Amino acid sequence: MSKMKDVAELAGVSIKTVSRVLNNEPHVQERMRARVKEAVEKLNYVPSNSARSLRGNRSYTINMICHSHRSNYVNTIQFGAVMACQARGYQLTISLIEVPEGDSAAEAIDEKLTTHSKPDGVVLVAPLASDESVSKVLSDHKIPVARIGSSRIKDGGVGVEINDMAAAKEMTEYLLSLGHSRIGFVRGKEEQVATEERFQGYQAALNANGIDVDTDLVSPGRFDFKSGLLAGEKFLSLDNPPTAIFAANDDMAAGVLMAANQRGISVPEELSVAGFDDSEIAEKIWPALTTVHQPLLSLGEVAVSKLIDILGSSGEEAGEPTILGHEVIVRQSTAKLN
Amino acid sequence: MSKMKDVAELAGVSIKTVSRVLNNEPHVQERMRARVKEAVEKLNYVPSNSARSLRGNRSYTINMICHSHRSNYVNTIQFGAVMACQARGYQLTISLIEVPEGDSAAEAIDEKLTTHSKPDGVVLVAPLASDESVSKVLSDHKIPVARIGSSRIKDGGVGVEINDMAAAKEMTEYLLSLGHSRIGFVRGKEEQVATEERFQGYQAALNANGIDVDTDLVSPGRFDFKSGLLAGEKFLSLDNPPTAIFAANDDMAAGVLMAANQRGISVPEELSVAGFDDSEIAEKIWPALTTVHQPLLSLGEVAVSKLIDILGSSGEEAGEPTILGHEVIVRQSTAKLN
DNA sequence: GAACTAAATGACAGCGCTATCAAAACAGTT
DNA sequence: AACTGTTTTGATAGCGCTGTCATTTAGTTC
Repeated sequence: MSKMKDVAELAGVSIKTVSRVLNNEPHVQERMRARVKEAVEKLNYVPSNSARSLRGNRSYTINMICHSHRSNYVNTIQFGAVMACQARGYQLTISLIEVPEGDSAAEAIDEKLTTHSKPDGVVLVAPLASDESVSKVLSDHKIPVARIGSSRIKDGGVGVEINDMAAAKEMTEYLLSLGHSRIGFVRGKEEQVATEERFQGYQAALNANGIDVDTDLVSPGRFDFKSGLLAGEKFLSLDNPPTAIFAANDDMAAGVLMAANQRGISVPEELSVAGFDDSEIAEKIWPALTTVHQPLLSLGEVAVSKLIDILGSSGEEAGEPTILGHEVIVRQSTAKLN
Repeated sequence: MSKMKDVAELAGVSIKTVSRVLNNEPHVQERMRARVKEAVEKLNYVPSNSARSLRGNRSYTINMICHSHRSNYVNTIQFGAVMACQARGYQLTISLIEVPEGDSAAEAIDEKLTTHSKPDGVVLVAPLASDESVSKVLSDHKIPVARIGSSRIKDGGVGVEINDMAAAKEMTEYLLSLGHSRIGFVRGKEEQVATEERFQGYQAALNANGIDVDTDLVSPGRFDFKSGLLAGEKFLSLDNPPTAIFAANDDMAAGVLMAANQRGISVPEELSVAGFDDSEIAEKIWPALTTVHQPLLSLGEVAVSKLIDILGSSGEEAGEPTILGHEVIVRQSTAKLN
């Protein structure tokens, strides 16, 4: 394994010049720069991360913190994050934190950070992204943060999200356009900002069409299959059940679908069902789910890219979150009202 | 951030003694050991990974290499791997390698390893675990390997797997016990050892019951939803279709289910369907899938644990792979033959 | 108690890199 | 040519830790 000294000798320059070239520092003649690069190439030289971080105080590591109960959602984002890291010479490490329902994850994260091997930046996904105490801990440690998903927190990190409200509005409008007017809505976890955003979109679409939200047609949920099943059962046992149900994510929509199946209600003939996320299962269930596609891969990629960018410029200029596009994907679980 | 020197001063010993205590080296009096530990505690000291790896030639990092097209399967394993890493003070990094269908991943991995920041060990999952050229590259780099899933490769790494054949045999026996005798089987990717193992189990169960394998009832597959759908369509359009279909994994079973749904064939009344893996979707589709549960979490945990163990002992004693238990999970997609 | 062995402890170099600062090279002015 | 100012380059000191080897201390024997 060649080291910097070898490169320096081959290029006939000092070790520091090599360092300068490698770190794109100024004050190096183009001729030198080229010569060094050639030597690097020839020796197949790659700088040692450990030495770099020991001296330079950077670890070239991005840490993605996940709740221990992982979901499909997070996996795909992670995938994008890994790709972006690799492309920029960073490593992605995964941390799992286990927190009792309702507790804040801040303490667990604080503990994890009390290590010499601090990551250069942290990626926070949806539920964690909007946890204020987590953000506090991170900024106490002076670790730049990237937040994925609507967070409403403005404290100097970067953010990437989709417009949950607009997306939910579009989906609701689509259901309305099919002739449905009694549309049930299954909410997600109340501590997640997305829940309210999506509900707002649902409400806005109804209101724009002169329909008031019927509280009987709004059910709580927890973003998981089970709560979707429960909500579906509740809706379908109503005297005047909805003709369409819009769940705030796909797992719950799958639950609604199962509730309908168990009662012998055929989807989409007798009931239209829509989800949100376009997660893996959306295409693998019958009928395939009409849902809102989130660019999860891009969310992960963009978050990491933006994060690494602000790492360089040291400045913690907040900037507005990047809004990525969404798309209503129509599949077989929705149909015109008979 | 306190460093070793601080601990040494507080404990009134030399820096080297602290190092010895931290690394569980011999030749330290118990009294000293306790004093050092107390100081470590008091200062909340954590050794610097970068310094350690720079000097010691270890990175305290385990790398899990995944194919770029990730699956549910891998995610859960990863989850277990992260937990085990955290428990032992290691970091888990994820690498994604993109290889054209059919190509070996060896070259891509080799390139990735030509870095100073080598991981101390590598975790290889199913398809990669049985790729001989990958193993070759890794052993050239002298990096210990943990393989998850039947690999048939014996070259000094550790392994964890389930008994695929026994599991498939049990599932087939279960279907036979329901009265089915025409049981279709959907194979997985041919380059994965599990495909053949599971088929062998299927065959063994049939043979034990005096039934020969009907080649019309064995379909190729690629472990994905689409190929399951195709296989299902093929089976169901047969003049004398099977009364039960056993797919080599859940995604394909979901595809079979969809094929049945599209033809208006009700499951499990007219057709029993079984999968393998007990992946996330198994419970989220209707009817919920009868499948073989793999202890994915444990597979990840045990693999990392065993890997870290052999790291210490430097010796690369191969040892037999650990076989973890499986379980046939009966849900709603299978029923007695009418 | 001297002479030895064995165990416990410490001093110090150096892993590969980057930051600091000093030296050298060059350009422009008088 | 001597001076100044600017840019480019290099010598050198650690970052925090572990390995080597020297040193101290305790334990044993005659």
